[in-house]
Amino acid sequence: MSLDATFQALADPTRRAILARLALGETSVTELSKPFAMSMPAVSKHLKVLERAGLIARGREAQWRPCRIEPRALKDIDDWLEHYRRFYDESFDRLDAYLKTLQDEDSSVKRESKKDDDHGNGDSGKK
Amino acid sequence: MSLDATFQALADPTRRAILARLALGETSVTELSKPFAMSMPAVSKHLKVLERAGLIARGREAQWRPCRIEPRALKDIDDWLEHYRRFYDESFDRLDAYLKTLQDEDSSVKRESKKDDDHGNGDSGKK
DNA sequence: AATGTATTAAACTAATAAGTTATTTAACTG
DNA sequence: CAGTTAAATAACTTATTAGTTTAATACATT
Repeated sequence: MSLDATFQALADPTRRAILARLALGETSVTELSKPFAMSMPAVSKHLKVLERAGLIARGREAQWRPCRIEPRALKDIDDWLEHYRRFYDESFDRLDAYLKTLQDEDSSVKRESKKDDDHGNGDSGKK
Repeated sequence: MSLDATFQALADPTRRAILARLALGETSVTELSKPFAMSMPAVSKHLKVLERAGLIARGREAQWRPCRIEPRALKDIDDWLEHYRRFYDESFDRLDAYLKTLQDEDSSVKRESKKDDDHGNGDSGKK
């Protein structure tokens, strides 16, 4: 279950809608397919894609195959995003600034020209 | 620039590698294409996909078109993930445990060797 | 103006993806 | 057993994608 498969699976609005429904709780294929103007086999295929991507898991209860969210793949996405968070996350900027403060605690006044926004590749983003 | 396009763009390892390179700083198409065993037009196409997805932006300097990361689309992914964070995030452990209690209301006997911190998702036998 | 360098566009091919309808498997029900 | 319900599979169509090679564009240098 690769990032490839996971991102690919998420690139479809039907599949994201299915996930959104599953966030409310485990349910059956028939139930899942109701909101969509497409055949059941089509939904079934979407579920297979989601399953292969590690985004859902399927159980078995009599003739139903209840689907539920499988957190691992979502966590993988989140972990991948971690490498880029510094590009968009405000709170990271604050953490970044805070860490810098700690680092330069001794130099009381020196650090004021934080205008050199060279976040480009400094060590600031490392974990 | 939809989530569709963004996830689709990220579903390719070449394009993710390009982003990883751009995280180190803005650079040219030729430079970006060096690590890959494919033609320049192929890389150029990947860049177009990334640009259409809002993941990169391109400037212009003489005959070069330097590429850089565009944070917005990444933020969009992060915002989308937010709806699912409770399924995998440590900080939701207590909620997670609570939901599991509801789910396994009848299984008070079966679990004996289960460590408290195994909040994977309860299937223990997967993958 | 002519040439070189960086990049994109055009035209094509092969593989994959999303949907369809029809058929099949699996489990329950009377 | 026959019939019904839930879901998956098969076979097919159409559209999109990732790559190719060849050609065109844009700017820089001489």
